[in-house]
Amino acid sequence: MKELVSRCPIEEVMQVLSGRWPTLLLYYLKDGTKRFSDLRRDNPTVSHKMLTQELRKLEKAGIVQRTTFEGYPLRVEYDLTPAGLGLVPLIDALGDWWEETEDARLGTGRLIERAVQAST
Amino acid sequence: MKELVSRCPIEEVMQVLSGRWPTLLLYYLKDGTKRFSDLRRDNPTVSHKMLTQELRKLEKAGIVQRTTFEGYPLRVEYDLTPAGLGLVPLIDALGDWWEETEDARLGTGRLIERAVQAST
DNA sequence: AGTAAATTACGCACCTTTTCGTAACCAGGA
DNA sequence: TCCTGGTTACGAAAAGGTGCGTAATTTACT
Repeated sequence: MKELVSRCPIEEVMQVLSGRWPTLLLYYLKDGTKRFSDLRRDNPTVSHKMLTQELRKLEKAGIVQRTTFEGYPLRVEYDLTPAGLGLVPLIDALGDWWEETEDARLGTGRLIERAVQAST
Repeated sequence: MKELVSRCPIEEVMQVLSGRWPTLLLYYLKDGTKRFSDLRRDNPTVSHKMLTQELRKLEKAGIVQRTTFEGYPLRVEYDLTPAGLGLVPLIDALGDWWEETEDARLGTGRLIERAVQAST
């Protein structure tokens, strides 16, 4: 999803939040400052390439704050920005919706044969 | 994003909503019933294949209702399920958040050099 | 004292996997 | 034969994983 096909804000947010990692990172970061290596430990299946790439995407979007410290070994800290913090409850709401509607979504509806009508 | 790495509902929703089309389709469908060809017209950049694929994904997730009518020419209608309708305001909220926080996200924060401290 | 190794957060190149568009084909009744 | 909605095969392009290189300092060993 490189380019946008509409100029609506929703497509823009989704461009940033799409994929496996953005929301997961949001969740690890909402508990406070994390270093790069912390995030890798938290989720052992991210490759370092993906992790840097996604963190930079979130940073560019203003959701994540990246702070580097001089000295060695290198140290870089990641936090949510205030805006990023405000995003958390919205993502939570999506998760809640998913759980709450599980029965409705996967319930009887799937099994019922849809009305088959003659087109007039 | 074929497989899930966590069992959290958020990753599950994002698996369904990720990408360019799911939220766009949600938006075209929230105005009421649409046929396959309507949706293609609404968004001329979706390929035939992508459209069916995404619609089926949404159908499987219980967000979209697919109804076929017998008679010719063939007719298939797509609607949001009640659950799908409930999703719309949540996506709206994301879009609003994106717009509202634009200044905060892209504002001065980006330009400020971060604190650079000597590691003790 | 002097050398070697480890440390952290990456960037880069290479290669595999996944995704997506194109295009052709299908069904089945008017 | 045309229409709509859909499937399939193929190939190109994009996404993503692996491993190597690197910085400058500390620690570890001899």
